[in-house]
Amino acid sequence: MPAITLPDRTVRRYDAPVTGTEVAASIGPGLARAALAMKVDGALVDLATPIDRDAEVVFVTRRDPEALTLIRHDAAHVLAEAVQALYPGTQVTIGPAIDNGFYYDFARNEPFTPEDFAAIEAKMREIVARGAAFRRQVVPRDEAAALFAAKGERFKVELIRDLPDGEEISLYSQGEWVDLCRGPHMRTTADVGTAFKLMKTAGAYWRGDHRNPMLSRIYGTAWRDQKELDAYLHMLEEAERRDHRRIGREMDLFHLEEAAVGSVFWHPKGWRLYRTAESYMRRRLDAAGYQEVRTPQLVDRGLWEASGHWEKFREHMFVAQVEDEKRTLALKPMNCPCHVLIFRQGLRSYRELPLRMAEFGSCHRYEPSGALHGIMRVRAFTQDDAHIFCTEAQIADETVRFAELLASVYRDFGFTDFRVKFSDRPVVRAGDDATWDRAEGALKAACATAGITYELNPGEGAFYGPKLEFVLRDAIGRDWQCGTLQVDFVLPERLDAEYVGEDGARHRPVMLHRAILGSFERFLGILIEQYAGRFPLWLAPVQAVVATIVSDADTYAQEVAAALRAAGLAVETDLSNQKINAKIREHSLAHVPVMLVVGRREAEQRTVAIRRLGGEAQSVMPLDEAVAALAAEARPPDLR
RNA sequence: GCUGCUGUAGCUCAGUGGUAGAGCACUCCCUUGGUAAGGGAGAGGUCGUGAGUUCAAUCCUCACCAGCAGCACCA
Repeated sequence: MPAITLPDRTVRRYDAPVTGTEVAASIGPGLARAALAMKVDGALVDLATPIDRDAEVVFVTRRDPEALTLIRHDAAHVLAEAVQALYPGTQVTIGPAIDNGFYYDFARNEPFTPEDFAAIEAKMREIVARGAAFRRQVVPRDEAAALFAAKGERFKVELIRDLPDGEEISLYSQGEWVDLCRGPHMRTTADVGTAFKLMKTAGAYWRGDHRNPMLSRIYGTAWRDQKELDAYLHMLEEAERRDHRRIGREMDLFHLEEAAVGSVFWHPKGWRLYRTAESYMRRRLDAAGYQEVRTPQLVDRGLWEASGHWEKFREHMFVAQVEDEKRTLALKPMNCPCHVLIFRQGLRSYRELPLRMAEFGSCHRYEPSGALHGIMRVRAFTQDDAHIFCTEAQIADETVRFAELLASVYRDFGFTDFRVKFSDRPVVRAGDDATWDRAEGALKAACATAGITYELNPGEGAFYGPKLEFVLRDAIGRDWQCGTLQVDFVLPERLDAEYVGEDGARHRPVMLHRAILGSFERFLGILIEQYAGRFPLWLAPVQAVVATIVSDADTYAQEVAAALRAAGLAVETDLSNQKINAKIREHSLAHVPVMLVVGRREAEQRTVAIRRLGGEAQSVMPLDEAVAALAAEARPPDLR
C-alpha cells in the first residue's frame, strides 16, 4: 500500500493505489485547486496518474518553474485543435514547448499567415474556456497507427512507426480531439489560462531535414498570467532596440548594402571599435606566446585539393579564374592550410613545440543567402585565428591555457557567463576509434583541469576531431558560436606537416584550431547588443565630447579636446549654436560615455564640468586632473 | 537554399491606376541659451530592378535582386 512522502517529509499512507488528484484532495481543498501536475520520484507526470507504490510526491502548481512548460505544451495542443477545427484537412505533426513559448508544425497546402492568427486565437480561447479534461490513454502500437491512419494523419503514423520497441504509446484527448503525445499535461485546457499569444509563422522541415517536405509552423508564447505576458512582450521590444543592425546605423558604425552582400562597410566609428578590439587581442596573443603571421587571400586550388576543402567545402568557396592563366585560385575560407605551409618551411624540431601561429585572417565563405544576418553571419569576415602545432601530450596543457585566456578575454569584454558545448565524434569521421578516444579523453581531462563545465553536443564534432564551442547569446536570446577549440589529427597528415622528435625521427604534430572572438564581425555584433551601444569607456568609438555653452568658450573647448586627444582619447567637439540641453540630448542618444561641458566659468578657471552618460550629477574639476582621470579610465583592461 | 512577409526621402513610416506626403535628420537665417529637443525658412524621392497588362503603373501580374523571421546550413 503506497506511502507517499511529501516535500515537508510528512508521510501519508493509503490502502489502495491513489491518483495525484486524490492525494491532493486528501491534503486540502487549496492544494486540490492549485495542483496542475506532480513529480513522482522526480518524474513529472499527470495528476491523474495512479501511484501504486511508495513514492516521494511533489505537486506542481502554477507558481512552480515546471508550470510554464506545462502551460506551453498544453497551449500547443489547444492550438492544434483550434487549427484543425478551423482548417479541415490540415494534418498535425509535433508541437513542443520551447523557451518562452511553444510551436506546432502543421502540414497544409496553403501555409498559415499572421492574418489567420485572430481567428485561431479566438478559437483557442473558446477551447480554453470549454475546459475539457486532458485524458491519457495507453494503446497498442497497431491501434494507435490505425487510429491516425483513419484520420489521414500520415505524419503521426510515421511517428508511431518510428517509436522504439517497448516504448509506451499514449494518446491525450481533450474532449473530442486526440493527439499522440508522451505528456504530461495539466488537468484541463482551462489550466492553459489566457496569457498566450500567437507570434509568427515560419516554414520548418519535417523532422528538421531539408530533404523532407516543409511544414507550416505557428509560434506562440504563453505565460502564467497577463502580467508575465506583457513583461515578455515588453522585453522583446527592448531587445529590438539593442539590435546591432539598428545601433550600427544609429551610431554610424557600419552599413551593409547590395553592392557587397554579406560584407561589412565599416564606418570610421565602427572601425575604431574594431581596431580597439583588434589591438587588444593582438596584445593578449603576444603575451600568451603566439606568433602572428599573415597569409594570402587567394590560394591555388591545389592546396585546397590537398587539404580536402576542395572536395568537401567547394560550394562554400569563392573561386577566382584569371583569363590568361590556367590556374584556378580560391579565396581562402579558412587559414589553417596556409599556416601548415608556413610550418612546413624548414625542418621543425620538437623544441619548437607547442608552436602557436596566430593570424587575424580574412576569410570568405559563400554562405547560403538565408543564413546571412547583419554582421553576425556574413560572407567576408576576419577571425582571431590561431593554430597550435603540438604533440599529443601537449593537448591538455594547451587546452587549459587556451580556456584561461578565453575566459579572461571574455571577462574583459564584459561576458561573464557563456556556454560551452563539447562536440564529440560524428558518424562520418577520419581517424580510428583509438585516436578519437585519446583526443576526446585529452579534451575532457583538459576541461576538468580548466574547470570548464560543458553540455555534450553528441556527434557534432568536426570530421577530424572533437571540438569545444564557446557560445554567446544575442539580445533576443539567439545563440552564436564565437570561440572554438578543435583537435585535429587529419590536416597535418594531409598536408604532410612534421617535426623531428627527441628520438631524431620524424613525427606528425597535432593541430589545435582555436579562436576566441571567433570572427570580429560576429563578436562585435554581439558586443554591440550586449552593451546596447553604451560601451565602457575603453571600447567607446567616441569616448568624449566637449560641448560649449556659449561660443566665447570655443577656443578653450578646442584646447580641452586637444589635451584629451594628446592623452589618447577619441574626442569630438560640439561648438554648434544649440542650447546645452540639445547638445546633451544629442550626444546622450549617440551613447557618448563622457561629456565635458565648458562655459565662461570653466574657461576662466581652466576646469571642465564632466557629465556621464545617463547620469544626472556633474563634477567640476581642473582640466589636468580630468585628462589624467579619463586617460586612466580609458586604458584597456589588460593595460591597467 | 526552403517557407512566409517586406522593399516609398538619410531614418521611421503614411498614401494613390492619372509620375507623391508626414515627423525626425540635413542646409541656411535668427537665437549665446548652464546639463535630454529655442524659433523660422529651405532643400531632398527614376516609389528595389526588369518585363507585362493598361490610354495611363509607385499602385495590378510575372520574374529577378535585397532585407526580415523561422527552418536547413555554419568547415
